[in-house]
Amino acid sequence: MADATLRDVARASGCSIATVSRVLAGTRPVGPETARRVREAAEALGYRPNQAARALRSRSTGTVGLVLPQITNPFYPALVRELTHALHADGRAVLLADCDDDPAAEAEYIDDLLSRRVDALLVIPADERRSRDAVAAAAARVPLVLMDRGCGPGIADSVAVDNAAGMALVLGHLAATGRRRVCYLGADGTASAAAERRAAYAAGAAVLDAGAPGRVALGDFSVEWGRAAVDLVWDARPDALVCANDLIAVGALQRLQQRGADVPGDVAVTGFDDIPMAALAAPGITTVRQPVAELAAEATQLLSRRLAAPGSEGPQRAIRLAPELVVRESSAVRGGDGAAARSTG
Amino acid sequence: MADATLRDVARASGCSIATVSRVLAGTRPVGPETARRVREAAEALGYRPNQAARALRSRSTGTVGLVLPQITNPFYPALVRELTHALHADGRAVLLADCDDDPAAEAEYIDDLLSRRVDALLVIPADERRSRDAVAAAAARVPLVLMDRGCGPGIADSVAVDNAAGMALVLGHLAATGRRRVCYLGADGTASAAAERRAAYAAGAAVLDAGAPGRVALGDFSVEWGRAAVDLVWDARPDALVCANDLIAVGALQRLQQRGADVPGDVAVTGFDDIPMAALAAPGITTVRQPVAELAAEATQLLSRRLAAPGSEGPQRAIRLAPELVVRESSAVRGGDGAAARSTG
DNA sequence: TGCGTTTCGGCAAACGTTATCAATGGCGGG
DNA sequence: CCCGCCATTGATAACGTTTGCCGAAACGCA
Repeated sequence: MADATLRDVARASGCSIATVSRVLAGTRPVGPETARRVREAAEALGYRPNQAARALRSRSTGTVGLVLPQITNPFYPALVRELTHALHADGRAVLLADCDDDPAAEAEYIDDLLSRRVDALLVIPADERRSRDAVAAAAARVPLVLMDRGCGPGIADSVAVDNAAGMALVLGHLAATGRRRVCYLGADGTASAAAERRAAYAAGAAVLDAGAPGRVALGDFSVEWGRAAVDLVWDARPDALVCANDLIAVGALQRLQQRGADVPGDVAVTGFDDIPMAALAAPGITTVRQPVAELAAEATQLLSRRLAAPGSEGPQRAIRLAPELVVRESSAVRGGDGAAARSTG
Repeated sequence: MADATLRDVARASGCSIATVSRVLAGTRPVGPETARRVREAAEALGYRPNQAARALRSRSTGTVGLVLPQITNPFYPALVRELTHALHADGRAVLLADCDDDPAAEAEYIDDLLSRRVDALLVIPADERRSRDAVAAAAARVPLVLMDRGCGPGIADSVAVDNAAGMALVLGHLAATGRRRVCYLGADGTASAAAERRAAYAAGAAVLDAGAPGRVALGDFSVEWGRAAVDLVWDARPDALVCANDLIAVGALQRLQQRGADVPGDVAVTGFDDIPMAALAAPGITTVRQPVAELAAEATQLLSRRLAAPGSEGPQRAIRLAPELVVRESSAVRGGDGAAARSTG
């Protein structure tokens, strides 16, 4: 049995296609009796509007493309979850593309999504520089919101956590709990998260410990780098390691424990993002929690606004949301009981 | 500048819409000179076919719906990654729906995806029983492949890991390394993964330790349950805890360490799935690695086959792939050096 | 009763593509 | 030299929806 169409419903309810369409879409008032008949017929036939036809006619697919660099990066699943929920709540569906950290693949996916006539795009760019052209071209065609990482200035609306504020929280916490010899295990990419956290650390560390700047080691956002980086700063005898994200922190923690260092007794460790693993490490890792649900809400709101306006009206917006410090055992006060301040499922 | 259409390309190349369509789709031979002109014009105008129109006309959207219970479950991101890559390689796009473990939401999403005219569905059912109706109804309309968890017999094609084989690998390994008092920390749901692993453990444990069956504690697939479950089987003085998945194993490991037990010295711990966290726990958790890429490949192949055939031809297939045992420190031989057999990024 | 105004319903034209059918021209076989 | 066939190409009808426009009926008011 083929799908029921407006035609079928019209025939069954004894009125015209146009009327059926109006009843179901509610675009224009329709007589109560007719409306009832139409609704009954639609129900009886199990009518489901054909979104392809609707898209063709109304030039809107009700679909948003979500392009991300690596779904296996443990920070993204939570973000994807919130984004899909927020978009579905708006009646939109999500086309997912994972570009495997490859800007070329990313460009291809963006192209494909555009050809599929997505109403808008949410992009977490794979590379600050090399993603730029494709993203800019796409932004010229549909509303586009950059998330998490930037992509050069003036490209599109963007939503991200306030990395500087987060880093300040960490440094403040460490200073308040008596840590004095802080080192930074960061990432050296041009990605905005890497750059901003790096800069914020530099700024904050100067204040914290003006005379003796903590050592800084830069690599990438991985557990392996976290392990390796510990050795690079070891000679500085740090009493705290500030890591640019939780993966680095996990690696650092492992290496510290291998070396027989006591965490947090000898050295505190902090991360960034609050991925699930941060809560589950032993000791739990103090970190900066990104307001994932709020980030998603802001992003979808931004999209809705652009979609509501006819042209790409209004100035570009760069939204930064304040993160929250989550204190766990890895930065407990020396001699303290080390109980988790909070724990996450 | 609006998107170029076939009309525009036709006008620019001085031939008819039909010819342009034929050149670009390659459906029928076309003169070499005309073809060249058409291709040049298309290139010059930046023509991209409108997939909505194509879908309307050809009754195929080139789109596959992927419905999963919880993207934040750390086992799924890797699967999603492989699935999207495999499908994109086939020229299909992926509509993602995360139903948050709620069968009602799942049914709604499936409905929405069908109304969006997905060519096929990939579903990881949220609940063995309560997902059944919606899945069966969907399977009657489009090719549908169940993944990871079953959904009652005879509903649709399915692809999953061979849970029994995996559990047998674990039990064999534990037996070979001298573990004698094994306990099972499992999940009691009707989900096939839970049921099959439970059954396989029961079968294997009977052989392993006929006289004194290991204790069994059943809860859900969570870290919290893993922590709690340890206390329930503690009195049995186990020298090995077989966990139904890695999350349980992580929780168990934490609780064991809290209790001061030496892992693997006093008690071995094993998991299932090989999520990233299993490799990163300290000690690394011995587990059963699901062949994620192969699962994805089989699933997409199954879909392609169904999509190629006109009706839903051919018998239903239930594919089970053999998993691989990954031995890490958590089950090292007592007195052994405890080095990881392998480690994962 | 006549007329402006509202309300409701239908007709038909798009949207951009694919697929069917007919028309054109060239060419070889009879 | 004519007929018919193949190779190309063009015109055109769908696909299922939304929507502008128009007619008809109903209603309010003087």
